Amino acid sequence: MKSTLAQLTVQFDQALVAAFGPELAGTDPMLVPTTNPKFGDYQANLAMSLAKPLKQKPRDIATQIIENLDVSDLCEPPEVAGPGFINLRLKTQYLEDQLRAMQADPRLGVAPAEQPQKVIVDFSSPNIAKEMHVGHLRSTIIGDSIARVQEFMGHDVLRINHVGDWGTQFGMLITHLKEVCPKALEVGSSVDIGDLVTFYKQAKKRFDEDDAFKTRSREAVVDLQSGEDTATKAWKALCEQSRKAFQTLYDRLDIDIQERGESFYNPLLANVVKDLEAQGLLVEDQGAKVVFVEGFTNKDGDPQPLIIQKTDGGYNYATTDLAAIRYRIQQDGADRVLYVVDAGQSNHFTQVFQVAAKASWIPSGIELTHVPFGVVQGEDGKKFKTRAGDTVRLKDLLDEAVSRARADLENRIQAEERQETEAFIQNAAEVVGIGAVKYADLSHNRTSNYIFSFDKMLALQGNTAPYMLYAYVRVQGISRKGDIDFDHLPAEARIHLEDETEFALARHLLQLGQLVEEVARDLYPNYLCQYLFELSQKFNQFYDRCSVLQAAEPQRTSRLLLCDLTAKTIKLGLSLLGIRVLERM
RNA sequence: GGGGCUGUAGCUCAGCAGGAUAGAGCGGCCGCCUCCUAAGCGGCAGGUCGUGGGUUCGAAUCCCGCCAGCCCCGCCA
Repeated sequence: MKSTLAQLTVQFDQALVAAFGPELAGTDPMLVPTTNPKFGDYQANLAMSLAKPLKQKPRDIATQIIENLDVSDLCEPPEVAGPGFINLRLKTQYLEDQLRAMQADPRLGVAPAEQPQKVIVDFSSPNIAKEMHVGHLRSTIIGDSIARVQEFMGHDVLRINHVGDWGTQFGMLITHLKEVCPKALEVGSSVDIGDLVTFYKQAKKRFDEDDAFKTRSREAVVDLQSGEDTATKAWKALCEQSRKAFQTLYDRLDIDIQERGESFYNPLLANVVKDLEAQGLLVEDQGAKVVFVEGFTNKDGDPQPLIIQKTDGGYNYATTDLAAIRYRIQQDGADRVLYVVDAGQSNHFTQVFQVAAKASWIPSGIELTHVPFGVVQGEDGKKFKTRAGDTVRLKDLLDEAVSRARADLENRIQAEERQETEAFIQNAAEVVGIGAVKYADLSHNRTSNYIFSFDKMLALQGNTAPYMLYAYVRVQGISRKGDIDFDHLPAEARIHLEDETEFALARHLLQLGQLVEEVARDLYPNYLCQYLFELSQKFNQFYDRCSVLQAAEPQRTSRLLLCDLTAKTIKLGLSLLGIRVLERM
């Protein structure tokens, strides 16, 4: 299924050459969907921009293009409008053919990438020994969606969880563990360390208040770094405990991710330093080994360094990130590495990428991209906290979304005097609640800060997960009511567009391929949300105006096909966002 | 001091590889269920696109200055 845009582009190219000569070959026809349905389906904006080079009036240029343009298979006769827009209206027959092709395609007409790449998506990245909290929400949800889109496009995707499993904070944790829970260090032990947040706070309290504890903690850091047995066991026990807690949340969120934490790169750090030194990039400054980066100055206006090795010989996260870049390119064979990390780290990534580039560690054609996102704020516009002022745990956040979804559902069931099983209610509340949290996040442009509101995300109307799910459920309702098996409609059945709302719905459905490609390229899941919202709106308008089951044949079957195609599109779209659908709600 | 992000309707936000009268949802007001779930649909009201310049046939969108908010910047990650 060749995209409409691609076909039109070819025709415009030929028309330009025929009208104005071969030097115009390859000119961008500036084809975009129209801003208003009354202008048709697509508009070409190039005539205005050609006015100066061709020294002619834009409308005259547009007329000459049209005279040489052969799009009669696809479009009604093109029209020149306004200052020189060329408006194209797709033929009904063409739309119907495209819909048929889309129906027959399990990918719904979305072409896979021509050149599949190895894509690494680095996301989520919680810290060991700390609980996942609202701060991990966006990276986890956005990262998963980006990975899903890349996978759908046919890329070989490696989802990496760059967990914080190394660093000086482990000194106090190990020391505290050894003292309060020595059993955890025994062979084959599977002792539950308990609530890790409490554990972390206790350790931190002792570290801040008890000098002897602080000294033992510093020694434990050295032990850990040198591979000493007890310290290593304690570290592993802590990691294992965290891992279990993380996995529970990933399972609930339906997220697949592979752990490869900071400690993984420890054996590679010395070589990073060595290679930077060999290339003469490393400079000793105030006892630390640094690389000076361009485009940044410190408060005194002097060049700013990126610390590679600390005065005490230790490494920090810039070093780890550099080692990770080398490993991902050399060992994993990555073509594209996407770092789904908050916008606050943009300086860090700019600097690290700059150093890697200077060291020639990034072969041409390899793309390293920081995919930034804004912070989650409460409805007061400040950092999102509980009423008591604590960090919001991810588990609590999900629980609350689900319990609110459940309350809404139970009210509705009661109002409608329906009878539903506990299993039905439980499942529907979970899908709606989790879906709402994900959708609310993904539907905002990720670069802005995001104001978190349970009320808004769970609202039954507007650009929310429940609205999308409801549109899907409506289609399933038709199939139940009419005892329709969408997979076994007559093979020769076709969609015939008649009502205005059918045309609007069909045109929107056919934009899917173009849209998904944009999301895969630009990494903005909110484009997809916007698409699905508009699709659901157009479906609801159609549903409101056109009865399906009561229509006479062949209109009835045509409308059933349109419903089914809409539902499949919503399901696919939501799946790329990591959101499940329901048959009833 | 440097770097980054953000500023669009009362609120929450789209739109920003320039394009025809700036969009949506919520909230407000007015309509629509003998009919597939009204968790829906239609309509009305509401905007100096922070601000001042510039580029352009055309700027919310690109460039520069300014204002406001948030974030990051040498031995934490």
